[in-house]
Amino acid sequence: MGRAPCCDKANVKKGPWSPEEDAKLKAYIDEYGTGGNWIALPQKVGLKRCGKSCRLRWLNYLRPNIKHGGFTEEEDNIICSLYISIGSRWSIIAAQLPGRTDNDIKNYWNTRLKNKLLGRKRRGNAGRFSSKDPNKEGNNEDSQSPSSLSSSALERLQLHIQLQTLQDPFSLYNNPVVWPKMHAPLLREKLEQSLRLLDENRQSLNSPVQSLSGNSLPADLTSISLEDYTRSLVAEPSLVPEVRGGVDDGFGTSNMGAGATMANCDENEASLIDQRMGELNYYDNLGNGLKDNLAWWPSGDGADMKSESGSSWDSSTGNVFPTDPGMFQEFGAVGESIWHQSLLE
DNA sequence: AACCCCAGCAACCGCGCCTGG
DNA sequence: ACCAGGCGCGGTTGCTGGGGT
Repeated sequence: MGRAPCCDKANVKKGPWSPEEDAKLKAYIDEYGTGGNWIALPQKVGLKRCGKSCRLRWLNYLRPNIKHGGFTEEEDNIICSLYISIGSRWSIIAAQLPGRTDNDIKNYWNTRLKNKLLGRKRRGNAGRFSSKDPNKEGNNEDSQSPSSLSSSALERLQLHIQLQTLQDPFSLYNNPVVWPKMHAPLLREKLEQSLRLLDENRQSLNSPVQSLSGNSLPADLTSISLEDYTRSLVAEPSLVPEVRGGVDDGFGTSNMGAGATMANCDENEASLIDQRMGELNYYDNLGNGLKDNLAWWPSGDGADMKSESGSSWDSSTGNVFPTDPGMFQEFGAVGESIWHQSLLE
């Protein structure tokens, strides 16, 4: 059974809005408000438009104090941080940027910011690529993405690792999830080294854990962290995976060096990472162990994440920080680890 | 000058959630 | 508890202008 249409599709105008339509809608809402019913609004205004279309036009264009274009560096940073933290929840991101609409931010992200951050070359800088050649950039983007990850999930993963690498070139090297096949003793050594650094940093900084946007996290959210996760690995060396077949050079079979970024990976490396997703079940098990201790952890039965809060509001700073590990569940174990790490940053 | 290609953007579409009856 | 209508959101589409060939 199909869904009932919200309006009579045959009798509504579609496409770009004329200045007259804009003026009518604006004048009406300025005087009477929306009346809490967008569906009935077009009739009252005298527009042959769908109520949803009116709502969109008002929210994205006619509403007072709307800013268009000219995103600042600071806004870029906020968008980037929030996208990595909470994903494509544009309305939440827009709420952090007064005067910006979710649609505007979404478009800005998709057309400019994403390419800028992922280091994709724009036309003109490095020559053009003909669409006739399927091997050139822009035509095989999908083929580079591991099939088991959604493009947005992979994108967030890439961005997170890229930003993390910028902040600390060795953080990737120390990430056991990125080095799943590292020889067990070496991995153990690395984990212990991470903990030592963590302790040293904590002593020298003697400051609360910071979120991506630099705000202190609530204590209960810092109680479960990558640190606990790492300590559990060190305490239980048997949990560290055995190297399965092949020549182990201490760095698995990956040819990705320390400090490399996902953005620098070629498609072979991307597919390698894809293959390794399936080899990380033991991390999943660890993750589940942690989940048992977390009342706030969303159920893993595929419940709709959209209904989860996904973030919490800090009324003192007006910022949103990530509280929802489930938002990274689409990454599997890798995503969960990333979420834990984001709490430490 | 003409054509082609692509980035940027506005608008549409459909799904899920919320709320009132 | 259930249903229907409205709302809000995120993904997608399609148009347009500009730059390169």
